[in-house]
Amino acid sequence: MAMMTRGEETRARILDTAQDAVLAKGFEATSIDEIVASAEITKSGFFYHFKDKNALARALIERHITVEEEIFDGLLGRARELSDDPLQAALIGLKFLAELIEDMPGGHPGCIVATAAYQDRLFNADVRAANRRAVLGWRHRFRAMFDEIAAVYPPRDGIDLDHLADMVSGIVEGGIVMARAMNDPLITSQQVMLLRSYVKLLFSPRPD
Amino acid sequence: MAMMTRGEETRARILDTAQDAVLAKGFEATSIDEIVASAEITKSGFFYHFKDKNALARALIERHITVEEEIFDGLLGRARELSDDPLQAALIGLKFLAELIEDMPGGHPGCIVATAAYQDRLFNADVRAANRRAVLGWRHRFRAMFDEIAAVYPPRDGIDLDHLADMVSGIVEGGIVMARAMNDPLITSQQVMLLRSYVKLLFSPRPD
DNA sequence: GAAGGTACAGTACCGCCGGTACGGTAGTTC
DNA sequence: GAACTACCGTACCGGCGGTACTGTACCTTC
Repeated sequence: MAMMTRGEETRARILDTAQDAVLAKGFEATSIDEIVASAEITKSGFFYHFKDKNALARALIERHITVEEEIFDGLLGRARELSDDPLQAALIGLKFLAELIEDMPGGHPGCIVATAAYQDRLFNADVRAANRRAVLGWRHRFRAMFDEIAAVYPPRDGIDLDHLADMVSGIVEGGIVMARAMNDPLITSQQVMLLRSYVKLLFSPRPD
Repeated sequence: MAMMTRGEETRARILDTAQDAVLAKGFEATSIDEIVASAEITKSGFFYHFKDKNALARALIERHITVEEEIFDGLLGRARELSDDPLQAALIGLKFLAELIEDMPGGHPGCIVATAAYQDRLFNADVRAANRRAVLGWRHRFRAMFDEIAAVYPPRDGIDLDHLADMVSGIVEGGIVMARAMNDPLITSQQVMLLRSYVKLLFSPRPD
């Protein structure tokens, strides 16, 4: 990280400025000329690092995946330190997630994956594949979490745990859409807390 | 409906062809030239009916709202005929909703509202206002449904019923994002069924 | 039956955007 | 000093959203 070549630094600067613009305005609305101006390079320089806008999208998604994984690792790791019980750890983790989203200034900045999902006809197979890998990563992560819980507390309803794992991502994505549509940044964290309530009811051995 | 002037017919034809294209490829990827060719008019004709692409987006969203309201009215109306109990009626209605989504060829075609939400910097205040009205309509509809249930069965957890009402829309929107990202059209209906499971657990007086 | 509005067709044009092509060059490496 | 990396500069292309203006078939109203 500390030792970057000049090329790597320029590439990182392009990604940084591009990410800010994309999260603020969407991928389509962010022009290459604009990125070029913000990153203080020329158009030639941009196309030297990325062969087209698809390549930029793919790089943004893949960087997003790694950053997000680190955040989730930290979140769930801290939650597990706070309780030996897998259900309690999950409930703490979901609360942390809701707080994380709520504390983001101006609400969750929006998810690049979803942005790509809604414009996937514009993107090529590479971008779509990167997108699928991101969602699959979430599924496996939360599937493992729910497996641990289900080993101790059998779920109250005949639930497919893969579907339940997808629900975490789905609630966040849907919450972002709702928050944007309603211009109310709190909606996303509220939805995560409802998911937490569901997980609690689903796995709790006895109500209250 | 049967008696339309020539202008109304042309306008409806533009909206029909535009909606097909937008749901298939997204709003940005659908060019006016393309709509004009499909609707067999000229560019002048298009701009006679819509002053710009924003006006088209707004008209699409507003038409989408009315069509969707009719569908939901039919769905929930039929569900209520099948059971006097508000909780059972809601569970039947959610099952109907999941089936409706599952039966859509190629999965849910995607929600225009979400498309607009993810590109809202491109749209003007009119479009965003129409978008908010759509989501508010859903909230009020499902809020009324949950109010009826809560009057009979107090919810097991301290839940804000507005948030729960938003969860219906949020689950559907998030499910669409996930279905698109994973290229698995069944995800959306699976997520709706999980929401049904939550509603069941949340309001059921005794487990099982 | 002339006047005026409605509902377009036709043509020409503009600026922005993604992308291509290609030549030049400062700095680094061997 | 040759070769490679990492760009800069300029010119250009086609597609897109949108504007501007003229023309005109059809219908209604007086």
